[in-house]
Amino acid sequence: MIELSTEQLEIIQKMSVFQVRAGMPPTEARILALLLVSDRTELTFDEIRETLSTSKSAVSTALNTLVLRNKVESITIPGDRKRYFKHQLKNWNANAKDGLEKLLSVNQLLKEILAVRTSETQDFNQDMRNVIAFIDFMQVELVQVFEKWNNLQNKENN
Amino acid sequence: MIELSTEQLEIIQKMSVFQVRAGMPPTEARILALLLVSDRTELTFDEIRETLSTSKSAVSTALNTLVLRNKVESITIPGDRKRYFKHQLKNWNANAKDGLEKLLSVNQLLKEILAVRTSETQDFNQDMRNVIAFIDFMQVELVQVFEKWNNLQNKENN
DNA sequence: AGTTTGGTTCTTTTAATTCAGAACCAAAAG
DNA sequence: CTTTTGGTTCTGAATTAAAAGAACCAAACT
Repeated sequence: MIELSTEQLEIIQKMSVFQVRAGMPPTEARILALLLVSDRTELTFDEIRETLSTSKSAVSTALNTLVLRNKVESITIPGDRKRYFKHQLKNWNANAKDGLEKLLSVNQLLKEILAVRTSETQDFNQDMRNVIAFIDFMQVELVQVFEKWNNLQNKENN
Repeated sequence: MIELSTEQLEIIQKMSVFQVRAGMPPTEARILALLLVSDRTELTFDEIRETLSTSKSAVSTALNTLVLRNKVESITIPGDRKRYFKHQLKNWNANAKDGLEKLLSVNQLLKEILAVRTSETQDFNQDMRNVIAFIDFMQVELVQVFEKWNNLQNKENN
């Protein structure tokens, strides 16, 4: 059982509300938040379950999907049967990229729609072309932004 | 009642599946998709209801939230009691911007968490600082990307 | 071999969304 | 003033999602 200050508890609350609004299931959100605020960064299954006072099954499924999505890594220490779970901060960048790409992938559908549209509605079709061009533009630009960030990081590490 | 080709129906299906996965309620998603594929771009309440064969209440609430979220505009024609509903393509850009900003606003919370964290976990805290720096960076860059797009648009219109 | 530990998986319960149907209502038309 | 139109709002009912609980299982320990 992990001892948490009032501040820490409040942050878990706020953070998970935020993530749940963005579509994440509550237990997953609370686990992620716990792993961010906890003084120890690697917690066992049972520490998580006790601290969030939820069921084994809920923790199990939530942790598994979090690991699958590369949001959490599971660490095993030789000679210790328990697994330790840790927030995968390192992957935040990559996850963000994936998320954005998924958002932008709607463009494929928009292009299909435009291809099927009547040519009677010139203004509307032009607006659609514009949206499509915008998303195409964003796609290209975002790749460059990510590259720029990576370059900055590499420079710093020299 | 709007006549739709098989192709159009299929696209409505695909598009709404996509949006529902992203967290949008089915009726809203199908209305948006219909307004994108339909040969006429401005449909009445009842045309929407009949074409999607759903209930008045479902259409009413869905349309109201879509209008509230600036996804659909409602147009009134003088001398016509009905309202006409149209997809707000023009706002796509702004909606995207809002969406991204909301995503990035998690950074505020991350900063709060970092402020509360123990100083014992140097590596982890450094990783957090890194994520925070990344999001700060994205925020700045995205503003520039949006500006760049706007500039391109203005140039084209001259 | 038997027991404990550290979980997983399956089934049931609970809670939250979403939709339909009916009652309702205001503005316009007759 | 009555009726029709174009919706809105208020119950449920049905579906879906999330969590709990119990049964289960493999690896390690005794």
